[in-house]
Amino acid sequence: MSVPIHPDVPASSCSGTLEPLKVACASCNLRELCLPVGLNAADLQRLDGLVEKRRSVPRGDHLFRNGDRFEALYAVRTGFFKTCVGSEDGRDQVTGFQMAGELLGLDGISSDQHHCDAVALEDSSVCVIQYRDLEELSREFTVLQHQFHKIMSREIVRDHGVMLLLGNMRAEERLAAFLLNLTQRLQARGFSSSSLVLRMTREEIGSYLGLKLETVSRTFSKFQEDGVLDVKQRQITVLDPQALQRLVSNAAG
Amino acid sequence: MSVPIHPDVPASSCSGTLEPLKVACASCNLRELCLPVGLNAADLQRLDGLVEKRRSVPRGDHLFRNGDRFEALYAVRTGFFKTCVGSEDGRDQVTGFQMAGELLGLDGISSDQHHCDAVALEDSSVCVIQYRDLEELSREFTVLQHQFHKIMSREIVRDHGVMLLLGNMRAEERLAAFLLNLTQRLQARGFSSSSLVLRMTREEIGSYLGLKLETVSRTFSKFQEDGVLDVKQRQITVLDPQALQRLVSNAAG
DNA sequence: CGTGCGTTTGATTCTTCTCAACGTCCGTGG
DNA sequence: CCACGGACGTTGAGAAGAATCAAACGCACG
Repeated sequence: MSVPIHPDVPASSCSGTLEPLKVACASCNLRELCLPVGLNAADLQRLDGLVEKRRSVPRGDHLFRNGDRFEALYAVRTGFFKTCVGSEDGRDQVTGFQMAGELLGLDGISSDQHHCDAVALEDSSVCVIQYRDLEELSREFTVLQHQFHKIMSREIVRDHGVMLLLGNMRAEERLAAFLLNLTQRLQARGFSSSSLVLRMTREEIGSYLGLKLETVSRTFSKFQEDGVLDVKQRQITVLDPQALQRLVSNAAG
Repeated sequence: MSVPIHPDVPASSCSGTLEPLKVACASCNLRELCLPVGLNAADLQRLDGLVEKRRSVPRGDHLFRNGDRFEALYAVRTGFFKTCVGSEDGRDQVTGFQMAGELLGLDGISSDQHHCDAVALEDSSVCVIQYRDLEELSREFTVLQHQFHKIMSREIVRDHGVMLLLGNMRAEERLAAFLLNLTQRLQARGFSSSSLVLRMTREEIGSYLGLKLETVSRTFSKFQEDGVLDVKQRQITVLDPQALQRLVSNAAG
């Protein structure tokens, strides 16, 4: 998404679809952001049994689709995804953007099939975690059980935040909140908090924020006029983060 | 919410705040809607140890507040709740309405404190489930573990549906979707699917749907003019459920 | 019987959507 | 190497939807 400060994240090492290669969680530099948060070295070794393989997903490909049988969760290792749910008439709503260390597929547990599409927005790779295995291991492994529950709960809290955004905020406030959220997550991954390259189109941003693509474009232009952002297509530089923060804090005020 | 067809649900039997009384899940007629879904009689006995007490919550009272330490989940036994998250400036967003058999408090797991307010919209009672106990029991009790994961996942899927509603639908479509969802849930609990009494104000409906209360009121009036609903204050009769269904299916079309 | 909250309805304003045209970037093939 | 095409992005003008402001009504409760 920007200039990596943690250069040891493999940028793109795979080209096939399935890799039986084991990748040790203990040596993965995403361990502080991913499922293993809070696990010590001994715990991490036990966790490694969970991740049986990696899968690489080229840009534009689906990791899974609405209706697919649910079997596994996916931890993003490299790359960037969107998830979207479709309405009966064909239009859809982007429900989230996922980056390294974030978990995909939690929606599938509810009825053994996925309820959204997950699409790679750039060439990506994920760790495949068989859900049965996770259930089994978390039964005898308290820390993992709790961590998994936390991740699901965090997703619920995040969704509630999006509802607040969609229900109460105006276009400028929504885009400001979106950009602040992105930069914070990038920063947690060692990237610059002021410079980012958007991996999604204006339409995808609009779908996520409940806006039309023209409104997203106009709002970017306004932020540029106001000196809050520098916008060169998808290359965004945040010039005045506090202005964005003010917009979010004063939302619906 | 309407005429009960399952009259053995205790209507309102408690007045104190805490009741050490045990209520057997096995004999609770909500067991098909609540945490015990899919458990057999033997399983149910083991589950009973979980629910240590009931708590009654008078109309208007908080079950928990944003920031409260998280310790327990709550299964609605009787009554009706809303949950809402607050923005930094004081305005808030209703994130859901919960009725008998539904679980409250899942948001708290993520960081050991609640991230929303839960308020009773009528005199209510809940079963208190200590989260530590649930964690422990679900470790040795596969069916419960899976059922709990399903409930969390279902909440995530529900939230995504609300995002779709807030992001893509117009006022009429939102209210139609809201009413259909309510009547379906009431029907599952043995109430009439065409007649209901709203427990929440126009403002609370509006907050949930991302609309102002005047817009909610106007939309109710329009549905009445169109012969889709009969609206007498909070007493709603659905005259043409298919018209509501059409609005939802054609959403954003 | 009055008071107050919740609701309805109307007039107006504001934001965002819609429709349309044009511009830019980038990969492809001549 | 350049021309072309297509996807993506920007900008403008007008329309539609919902918000806002304001007033009056009804019902429940004390």
